[in-house]
Amino acid sequence: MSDPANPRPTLAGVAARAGVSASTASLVFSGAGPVAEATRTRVLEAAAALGYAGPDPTARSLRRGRTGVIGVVTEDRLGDAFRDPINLALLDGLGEELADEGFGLLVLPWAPDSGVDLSAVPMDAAILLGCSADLAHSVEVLQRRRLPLVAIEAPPLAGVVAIDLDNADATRRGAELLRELGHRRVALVTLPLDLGRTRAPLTPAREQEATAFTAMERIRGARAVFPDAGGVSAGGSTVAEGYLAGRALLDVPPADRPTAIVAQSDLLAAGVIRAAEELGIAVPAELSVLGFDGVRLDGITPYALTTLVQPAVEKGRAAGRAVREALAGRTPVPVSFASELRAGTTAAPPPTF
Amino acid sequence: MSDPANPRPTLAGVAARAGVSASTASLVFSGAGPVAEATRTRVLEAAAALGYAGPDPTARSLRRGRTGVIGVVTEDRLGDAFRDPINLALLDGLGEELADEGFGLLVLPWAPDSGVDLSAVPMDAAILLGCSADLAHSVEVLQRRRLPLVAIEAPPLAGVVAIDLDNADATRRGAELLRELGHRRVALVTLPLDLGRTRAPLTPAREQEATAFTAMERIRGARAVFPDAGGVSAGGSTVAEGYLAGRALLDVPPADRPTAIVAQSDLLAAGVIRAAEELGIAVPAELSVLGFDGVRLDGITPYALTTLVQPAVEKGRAAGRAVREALAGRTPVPVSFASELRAGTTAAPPPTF
DNA sequence: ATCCCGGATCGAATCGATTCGATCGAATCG
DNA sequence: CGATTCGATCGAATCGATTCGATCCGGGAT
Repeated sequence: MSDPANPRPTLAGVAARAGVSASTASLVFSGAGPVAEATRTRVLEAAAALGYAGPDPTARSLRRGRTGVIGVVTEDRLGDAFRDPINLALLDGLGEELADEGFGLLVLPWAPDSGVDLSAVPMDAAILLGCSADLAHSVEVLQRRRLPLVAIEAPPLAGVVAIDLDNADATRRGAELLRELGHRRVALVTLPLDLGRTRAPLTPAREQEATAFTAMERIRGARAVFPDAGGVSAGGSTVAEGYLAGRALLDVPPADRPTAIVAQSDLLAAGVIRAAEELGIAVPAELSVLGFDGVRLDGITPYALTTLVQPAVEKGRAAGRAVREALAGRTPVPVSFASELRAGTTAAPPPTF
Repeated sequence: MSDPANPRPTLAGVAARAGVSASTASLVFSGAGPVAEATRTRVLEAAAALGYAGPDPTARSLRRGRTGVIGVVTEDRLGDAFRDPINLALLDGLGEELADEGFGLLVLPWAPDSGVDLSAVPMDAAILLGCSADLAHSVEVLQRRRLPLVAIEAPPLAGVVAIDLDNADATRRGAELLRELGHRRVALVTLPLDLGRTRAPLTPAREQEATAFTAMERIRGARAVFPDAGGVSAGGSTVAEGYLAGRALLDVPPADRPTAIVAQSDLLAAGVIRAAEELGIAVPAELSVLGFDGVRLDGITPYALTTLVQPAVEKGRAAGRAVREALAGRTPVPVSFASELRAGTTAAPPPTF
């Protein structure tokens, strides 16, 4: 890589060879300021001759105080973060507003003990994606660095621009639909409650200690309608986890079985449905299933899921825009998005006894 | 953001306040070199008092010549790149070797006219992911920057470490299975042939101009067994695209219909199967379908796909390792992976007339 | 002929750290 | 007791650009 005989050319070298000062050469590459056509050509020729690839991004970043990199902090493993289509939609939105504008997106799978040290990552701003309360410490570090911070569905944090979703209210409306249909025994399948991602029945103690904001908000919404609803927490937002949760809730004597399940993501809902099918429980005749997200399940389940459709791409765009606003020195306004209940074919009145 | 009355603290400021030189303060944060316990404490206290978040990553990068960022260049839109589970598996592998080691992954959705200027992105190395020949120019830019380059399944490029897959040979083995089963009329559903992602029948002209390496290699492998095989190119690796391709190939008079379809990804295969189901064509009795990748389809299709399983996570790990080798000053060895034919339930002898 | 203006260029300061070699005092060794 | 060594600290150079203010020069206005 590093060849002593042939060091990497620098702006200074190019300038020397072109017979101009470094400042003038800089102007040629940055485009700022007037440069005579002849000079410009001479500099570019010198650059070509030396194999100069343009100003060093790192040096430029230091001087300009901008790296062009936006961090996206998630609490999942790298691949898992994008395994749920809802996050892909969000990424699409971010891409439109940031990647297309020349910003690079730096994915930072954060964990309490992971190798990533958020204080040492070169970036201009950070987007916190589905982050739990555990991240609070890291938020402080980032704030000390004076980085603009945008959080997507996080507990309110001072100085962090919030991009929110009506998680509680939307779930409440979904639950109300179920109640109006006549359901009384409803169970929840929640997203992971904390970084441990424990797959286990909900208990007051576990809910007390939960750190995942979105999961708790959605639980809150469901309880507004069904105060006593129990359920289980899944180990992630996947069909497989939904299936496991479904088995746990449905493989019981029919009298104990819920007549409806409120799942906190469409993938979980799809897994629940699969569990029901396997146990010979008809959906929606014997079991209603409510999802969340409104992603295209694209054949993962033959049903049209009754679900709460959230504007995920919009959410991503809003986050991207907020970042750009902040970088432009303006104060971004927090945005709240609303989900819409989409009546599918997986909710119906409970079976009559 | 920038508060004139309260400028962001620097190492120099901390050092001054602690009554030591900047060099000593630097040692405290970098851990290199011996520092007396009392001094260390004093510096850390000063840092805390000033709200210093640690050495500025940009300045550190300039001085050290390392940013800790690895670019991952794809030719897809941000979200699309990760919509195919095969890439997620790859990401998992990359994550293990890079993210877990403290490197950040910078996703760069490259397109000829996109905002991303690869010459201006701060990074230590780049991984080229499923890149077509169109990227050649950008590769030059990156090489001028003397960045270590690792390409996953790309045409051989001088100075670029290749992580390869037996695309042609694997497809050939899959095709041979079909021939042994008795198939003679076989059609292909390929990945996009170029950046245009045109959805259209394969023609010699289009294949001539194709720039997508993997797609062409797999076509080559199929043609080794079925020299006259025609087919269509899809607009992406998705179930929806596979469905469209399937309709195009299958919605014809039975006599013209292929008895087997070689799809270049599992998602495409799943789409083909869906099209077949919809047209009342039984799989595998009336139509055999071969996939590629061996990803968990998790209920996207009820069949166990007959497919070529590629070690995707391993591929990612190898690429990550290659990057680390290169950054350590060693010369990474190119790696070639082999796919394995997995007999599923979607390939059978052709219908007898 | 004088004055002024603006385009082109340059010098020097700066961004915020890291690191090499030098210095200095105290402890160890023969 | 002098020489040596080691640990702790510091000064200065460096990484590679950007940018502000100053300078120089030719041409149009007066």
